[in-house]
Amino acid sequence: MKSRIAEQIKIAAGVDFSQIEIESWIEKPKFSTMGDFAFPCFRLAKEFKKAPNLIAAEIAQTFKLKEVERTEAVGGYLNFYLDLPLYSAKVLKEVIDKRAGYGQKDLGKGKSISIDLSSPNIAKPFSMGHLRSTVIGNALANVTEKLGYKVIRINHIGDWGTQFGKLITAYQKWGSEEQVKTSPIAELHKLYVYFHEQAELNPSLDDEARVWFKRLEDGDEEAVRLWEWFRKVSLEAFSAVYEKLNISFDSFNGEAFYNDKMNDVIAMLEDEGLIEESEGARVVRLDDEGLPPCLIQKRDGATLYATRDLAAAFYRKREYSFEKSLYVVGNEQSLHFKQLKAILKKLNILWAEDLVHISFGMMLKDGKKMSTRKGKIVLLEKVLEQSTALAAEAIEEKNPNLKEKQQVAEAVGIGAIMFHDLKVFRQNDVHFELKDMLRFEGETGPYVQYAHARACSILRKAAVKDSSFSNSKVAPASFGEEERAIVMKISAFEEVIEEAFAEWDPSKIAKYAIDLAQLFNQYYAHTHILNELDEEVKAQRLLLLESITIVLKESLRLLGIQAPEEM
RNA sequence: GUCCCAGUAGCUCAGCUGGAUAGAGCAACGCCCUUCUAAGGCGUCGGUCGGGAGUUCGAAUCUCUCCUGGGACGCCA
Repeated sequence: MKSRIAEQIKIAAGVDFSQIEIESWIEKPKFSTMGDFAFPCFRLAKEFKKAPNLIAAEIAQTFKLKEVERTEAVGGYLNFYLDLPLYSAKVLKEVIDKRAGYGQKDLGKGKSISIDLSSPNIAKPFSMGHLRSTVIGNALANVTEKLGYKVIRINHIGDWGTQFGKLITAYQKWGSEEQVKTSPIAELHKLYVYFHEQAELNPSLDDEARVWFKRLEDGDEEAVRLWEWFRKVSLEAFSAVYEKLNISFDSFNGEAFYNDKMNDVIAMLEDEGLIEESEGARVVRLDDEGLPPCLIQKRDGATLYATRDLAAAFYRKREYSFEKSLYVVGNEQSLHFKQLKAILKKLNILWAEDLVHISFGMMLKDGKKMSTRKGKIVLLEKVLEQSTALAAEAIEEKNPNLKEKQQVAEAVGIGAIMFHDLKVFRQNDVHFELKDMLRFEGETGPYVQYAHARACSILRKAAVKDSSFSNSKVAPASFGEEERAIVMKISAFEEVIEEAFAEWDPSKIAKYAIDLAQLFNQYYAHTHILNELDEEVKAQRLLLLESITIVLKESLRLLGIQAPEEM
């Protein structure tokens, strides 16, 4: 619609600006009394050497478009009022016809984007901190797919590194096989924390750990056996969490996967003469990029995170020939990714620019970073359990006859947690506040789910009494201001998806879902639908409701959240 | 010390590719279940947009500077 208005403005005003440029200036007025779209004429003032309000009035004179009922020039703005029935019919028909496909595009047809997300460290429990990467990455993946890209979800498991040296050391000193078998994650975490406590008193433990990791890299039998065991039990525990979150991956190739691919990278760096000795270690200097040197190999020859990530970047390019390679990783690692790209650039890799670090703020507790080492973490599983239990309570209280109570409780409880993490701009730090996460009222996931369920419920009842409502030929002549806001919101869906994609920002979708849910709640709170006597008007309202359910459900799906039809 | 991110209502956040009267939610207080699930709706209260300077017809939004908080800065990931 915007583009059609822009086209007409261009003709009416006779300006040099491109249609696309004009379109980008068109905005949504702050208040609905000011129309459905507005064009600020201030920028044209210089061009025409005329006051903006005169320009607006002049364009209004010649502007003509079927869907635009009238225009109004106010204070330098040209406001457009759409022909609501005509426009509504067009929008709603599109939603009903396309259903879940509404808002879909083929922008990325034939192209693929790989997304590195979640990537928990083995031997550490899945904490609230990992949730952000998982949930943000998954939502971005869904949005990217919606726009036609092939998406590869990669869970770059942290299954290698010095931490395993620490874990092996700790296990051999203080661990018990039995305890690890009964509750693996908790026990491994306990050992990890204990190791750090002891290492503070006795730094030689760190040396022991380094030796163990080197032995692991060299294929020591005992080290490998323990590593494999730790890895296996950890992955099993993680997959239970992913199942709850309803998130799946295309690849679990973690850091260890690149063990045999690092020599090539190191050789490449050597060939280009980029590697230097420094304090016994081998580094790539990045002074000309204004970055500190990047460590490639430790004094003992063992590799580092950066080495493995370089190998991974090459592997992914070969394997997936990505157009973009996203890393959904906390912003505390931004230096690492800058170094990664800088090294690739030094190697004259053209696609270095296609690596994108989708950074996000951290989960803070009492204003501070949560530390795995000190055991100050909150387990995601515990939070999910609590929130599901609370949802179950709410169902018992509010809708005790509901079928499939358990499924709905999970959808609502887990949806609440996921939504809480998604609705805020990713770059912001999140303050861990359990009572906020477990809230089901206000701007929350359950609020959106509830609106969806209510609309579904009305449609369900209508279908029993009258099955002709979904006749999409109905032209909504009865629509007024109440419906206008909803139709406009629905029609903005595609734009919101594109914005979320362009800015890698799923919170746009979450906010959109809240807005639409809010509009619907306001609407049906004082507009009768089933009791409407005029059958035609009733059918038009039902049509609107059906469109709302489709768009709400699809919004939630993009966020990775379920939309129960009853709750 | 250097670099990165952030600072908007008591709290959590929108708004930031400059534009019309700075918006929600939570908390507090007051209304609304004999019409479609009250996980809801309506209303009241609440703001020097961290401070200062600059650019502009016009700044929460752009530039500079200072302040505050968080993070990163070689053998962790």
